[in-house]
Amino acid sequence: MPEQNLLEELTWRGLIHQCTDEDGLAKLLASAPQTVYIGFDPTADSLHVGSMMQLMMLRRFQTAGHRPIALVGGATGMIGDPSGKSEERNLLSAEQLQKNVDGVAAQMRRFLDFGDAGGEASSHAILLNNFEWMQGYSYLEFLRDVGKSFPVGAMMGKESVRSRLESESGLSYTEFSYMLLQAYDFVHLSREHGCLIQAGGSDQWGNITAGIDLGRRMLGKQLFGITAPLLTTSDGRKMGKTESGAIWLDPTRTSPYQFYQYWRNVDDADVMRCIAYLTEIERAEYEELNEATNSDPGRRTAQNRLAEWLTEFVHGQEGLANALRASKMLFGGEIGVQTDASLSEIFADVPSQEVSRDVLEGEGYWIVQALQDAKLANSGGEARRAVKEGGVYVNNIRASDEKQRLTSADLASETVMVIRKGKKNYALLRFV
RNA sequence: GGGGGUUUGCCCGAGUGGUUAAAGGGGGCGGACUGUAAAUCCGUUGGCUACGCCUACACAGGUUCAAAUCCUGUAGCCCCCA
Repeated sequence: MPEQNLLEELTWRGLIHQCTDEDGLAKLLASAPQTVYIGFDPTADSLHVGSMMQLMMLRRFQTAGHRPIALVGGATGMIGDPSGKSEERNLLSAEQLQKNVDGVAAQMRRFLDFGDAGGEASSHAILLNNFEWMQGYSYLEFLRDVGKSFPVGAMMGKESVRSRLESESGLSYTEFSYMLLQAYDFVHLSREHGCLIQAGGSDQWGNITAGIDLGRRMLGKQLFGITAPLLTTSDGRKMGKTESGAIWLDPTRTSPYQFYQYWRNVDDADVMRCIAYLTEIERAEYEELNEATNSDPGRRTAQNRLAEWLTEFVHGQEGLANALRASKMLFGGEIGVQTDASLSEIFADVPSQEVSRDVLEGEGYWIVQALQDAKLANSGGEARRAVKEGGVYVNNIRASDEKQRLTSADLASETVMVIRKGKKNYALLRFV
């Protein structure tokens, strides 16, 4: 029997933005285990934090005893969803798409139980790719089956279409048709898998309701939709993006350390929402953390908890341990004598450059040159300036003399020197 | 096709024939403060083993002891007339 309080939980977490027929949905969820689906766009071979809300949403349903379907849009990804996009998208090649689908699928195992370990089968998650049922669907048939049930008037009314029509970039017929594909997915899943609920971000509302309408027309069945708010910062930007790009779940794209740091630096105004949306931290603790943030924001109790919870969830205990160790070292004091092995573990993310060991001999290795070799400065002038300004550190000890020469006495371990410019820009020099 | 204007450093924007590597602002980068924050304040922002040298104000020439500043041509942008 499914748990009764799923909707209650989603409500306190603020995860319900819009919902069709709330009472009906509540009854449905209470009556028997249901199947819920969310679509994922395979635009890259890794998910980023923008998808985490969706995955956690499915996970919450699964925990409550329902069956989640993660639908990877192999077919719809070939078209491109115009929702929330200001410009026509580039189409992905079939090979690239397959690669992306594979990568994304692997990451989902962190979030959802696909039944690999056995256990009760009714709530095992299913991974599907809509390419399976779309690839053989002929255009003529599709127009007769699906297109027939789509009033253009209603399509034109959708926000995603309207905003694009009004913009300069316009909207191609291909993207205009996207809605039909997603709507049909819902119908297909309800027919083949008994899926009556589609969830998604609030930007999916138009596509979801399109599917509900289509379900009524084609199957005479009532389907349900529920959307979550988008995870944005208090000033309205999407979360999960930094100047240097998205925060990925793939540790080779975004290391556990960077992942951890991202969450640790979340603004006070956003942190509680992140905890509610992205973690499974219980309500009682949530209230405590909220209280701690209000009374003593400087300690960032909530940020630390958020960062630790998510890092451990996504990267495991070991990933978290590494992130914590690196953080302690990078933001701590001096780097004492270390071994190469421990340094390279702690500074796994830090770019390193190799330099011939000979430079340390004789009169030594000029620090201005070292900064350039470490790629922390683009020119000698920039390097000199950085030293003069007191922003350069060797093994976390400030170096303020631009004439300084480095010798083997400055090595932090057998072959490595840690150079830093400013607060957070580290680089390793390996003398070989 | 004719006429006029404009073109400055990462961006915007001042600029007198000679202390102009170029005011001011933004952005970037450092530093202080702080909570690895925000706000604020300070410094810095062409290159060079460097109290000096080199390269720079669309591009190419010219006038001058001296040019971002004057002249000619070329290109980009803007406006007006046909």
